[in-house]
Amino acid sequence: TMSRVREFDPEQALADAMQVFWRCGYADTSMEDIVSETGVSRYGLYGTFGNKKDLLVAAMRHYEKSMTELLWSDLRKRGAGRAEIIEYWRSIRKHAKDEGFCNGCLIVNIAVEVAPHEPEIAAEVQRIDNEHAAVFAAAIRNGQKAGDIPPDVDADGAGWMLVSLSRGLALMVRAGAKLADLGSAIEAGLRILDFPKSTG
Amino acid sequence: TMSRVREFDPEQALADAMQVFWRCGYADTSMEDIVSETGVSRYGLYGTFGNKKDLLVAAMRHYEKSMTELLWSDLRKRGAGRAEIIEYWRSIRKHAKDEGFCNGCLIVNIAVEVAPHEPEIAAEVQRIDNEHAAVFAAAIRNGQKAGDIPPDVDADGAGWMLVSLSRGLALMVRAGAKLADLGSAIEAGLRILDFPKSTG
DNA sequence: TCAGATACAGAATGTTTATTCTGTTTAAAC
DNA sequence: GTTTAAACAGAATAAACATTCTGTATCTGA
Repeated sequence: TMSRVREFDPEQALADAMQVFWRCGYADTSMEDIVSETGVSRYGLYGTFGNKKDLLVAAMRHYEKSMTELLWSDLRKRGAGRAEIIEYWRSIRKHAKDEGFCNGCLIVNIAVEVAPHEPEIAAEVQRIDNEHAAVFAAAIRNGQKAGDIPPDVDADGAGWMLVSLSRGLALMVRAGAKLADLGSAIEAGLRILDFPKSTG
Repeated sequence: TMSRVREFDPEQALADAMQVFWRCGYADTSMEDIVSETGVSRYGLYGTFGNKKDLLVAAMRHYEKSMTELLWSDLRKRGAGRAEIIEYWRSIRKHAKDEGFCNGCLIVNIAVEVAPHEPEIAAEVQRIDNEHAAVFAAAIRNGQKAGDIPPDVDADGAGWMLVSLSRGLALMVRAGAKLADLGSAIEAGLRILDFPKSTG
């Protein structure tokens, strides 16, 4: 028998919980905060998601999924190249004012706060970093094949540089910087894709 | 009358406390941890440094001072240019295995964990970011004047890019990456200082 | 030597918090 | 309608922790 039916939507609850972790971090988020933000009882949270750490991992997965859809879908397509890299950064700047973006990047925040004590979460963070670097590197290689990125650029190094730039910007935004003020840093980073002007 | 004399060295205690905050962050460091790591009693800590937050601020100042001496002294000299920028990054890589460097950067860690709820600390972080970007930008302008950095580079943008790169790398190191594996990212970032090879 | 101020060790306090428990409500199955 | 498994609200539990308090030890100054 199915008995009493659940009153909340687990997907929505997870999305709400993710927002709290994103905004407040792990230690400064109490289960009580999540109860009041989601409207779900302790019983519902523990029964559905396990304990606080399990809920964090679920929130990270949810974050990654939604961000991939929002920002990475074109860049991950087979054959993505120079245009898709540039479009990615344009898209970042376009979404800079969306809800939550002033909190930086959930993965970055958790990497700093939790990863050093939790090998499982450190592994998750490294997996994501590696994947992002590989996506950039693949697009750079495609651009080199297509002839619109200089062939002497080290695709892997440039990929890691772009990931690092992204992480660094997220960090500074969380500390209160405005991404609009950091646009010139993105321009500078993207110079690596450009052919030199002739040095008349 | 001067009465009983203090048994610990405040400078050493601060250095030890800084190491704990660097390694464990703010929330995961208890005053008890600091007592056992420094060997100083609660009484001594509270009497000398005030409360936990005050101690954190003191530790951040201590960190900034020692890092400035270790890594930034040449780059901050009037007239520093291309060579000093490159030397800065060489120095970073040289110190990658020093004690503590696997914890990333204390300022970065605190920026993520504490700055969003503590305007005073956010301001401190932004001040440091601004200063570092300005130092890089000044050196780039000097290099352009000296003729060993391309004149069409946006010095401010490139300065922010280099700061962001540094922050991003610190982050990934804290999450467990080896800086040695990220050397190619530094090379890629430094390409912005180079004149193009002739595109025969 | 004595007085007094201050350092020290560790107990005490009060708060916060993750997690579990209890009694009650709900709705599906019979 | 009755049964019953599961959901709910909120109390209870137990641990961690920042900070303060207490009693004792130690050094300076006279």
